[in-house]
Amino acid sequence: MSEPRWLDGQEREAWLSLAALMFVLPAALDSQLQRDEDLSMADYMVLAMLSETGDRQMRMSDLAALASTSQSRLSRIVSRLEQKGFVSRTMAAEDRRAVVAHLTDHGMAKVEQAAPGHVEAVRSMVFDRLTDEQVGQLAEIGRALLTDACTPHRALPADGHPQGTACP
Amino acid sequence: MSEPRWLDGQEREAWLSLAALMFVLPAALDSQLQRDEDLSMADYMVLAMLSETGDRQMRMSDLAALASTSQSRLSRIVSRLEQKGFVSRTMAAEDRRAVVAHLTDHGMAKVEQAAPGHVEAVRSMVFDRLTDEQVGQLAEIGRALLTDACTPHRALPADGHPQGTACP
DNA sequence: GACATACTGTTGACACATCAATAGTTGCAG
DNA sequence: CTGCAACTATTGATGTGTCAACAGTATGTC
Repeated sequence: MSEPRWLDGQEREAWLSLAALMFVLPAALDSQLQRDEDLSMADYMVLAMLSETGDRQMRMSDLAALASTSQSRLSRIVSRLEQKGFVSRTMAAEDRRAVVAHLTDHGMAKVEQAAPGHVEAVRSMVFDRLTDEQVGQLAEIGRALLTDACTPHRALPADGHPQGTACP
Repeated sequence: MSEPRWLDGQEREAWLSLAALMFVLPAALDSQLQRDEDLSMADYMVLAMLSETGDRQMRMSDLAALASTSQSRLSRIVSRLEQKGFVSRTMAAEDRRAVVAHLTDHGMAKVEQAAPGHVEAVRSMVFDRLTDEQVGQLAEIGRALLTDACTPHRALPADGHPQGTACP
């Protein structure tokens, strides 16, 4: 293996910041939701995604992709949400492999109750600290990093995606 | 509670991207390190931080802050790393409460072995997708979000930091 | 139409993180 | 110098995520 291309000074600083963010932000948001609403960030994402569909329901696999989680993780999340009465599961009519998760009224009420505190947390931790211009830059950077994010980091021949990632 | 300030269109898009990133990036990096080196991202961060000090050693509390983890999490991480022979723990001479983690030669060799693959992964997932200008913007945004990141999201009276977060 | 292949969702076993409680230590206030 | 508050690190209990294996279903090919 040849000598890798190391990170230069600016890349290094950007990376240290991004890495720290990936540790701190989820922890802080999880903490707020857990404390105030007894939900994890992932739970909230799933409920929020469901609440924004027209008919409050979605196939598990689509939901997993939208919430950027593995199918296995989503399955456990939905199980918990189902136990709490926020979501119900039914089999899909057109494809008997598929399962459709449906947001109950109770679940809808829960999202609406949780949303203000969560949004306020996001605001105080992120957007209150950025200029409008930076918000635009961040959106653009996010788009760049997420488009085709599932290209393997190195071309490993005949090595498909390790089942379960959010990569279709 | 008054009606919260919701996110506008651009904030919303930026947030959805950032949230997706916070799910996907750590998972992908963890996956690479786990597969190739049997290390978690947090393990690697701790080893890397230690390797960059002058004397390869640091107090647990300082290490926790630098790696952006809770003390409790760090304690378990260092336990695992110690079991594998990458790190050793000794009591601090000047403060008998404190513990100093020390990177062993074996641990140093491990970081040096793991670094190229990890850096390559970071490169392919992040920096290869950004322009130089965007890298600068990202560094700036990271700085803005991390400075004083421990200010509570809302002023809760007499409600100290819930022990264990990376907030001094 | 029968077989091979790919897809969907779930689960058992395991690894890991978090929370709260703890023991030991320091340092300051009176 | 004594007692109280704050700090440091660890740990038991619990909840959650990950990986690999699995059963059931769809799709395409001959």
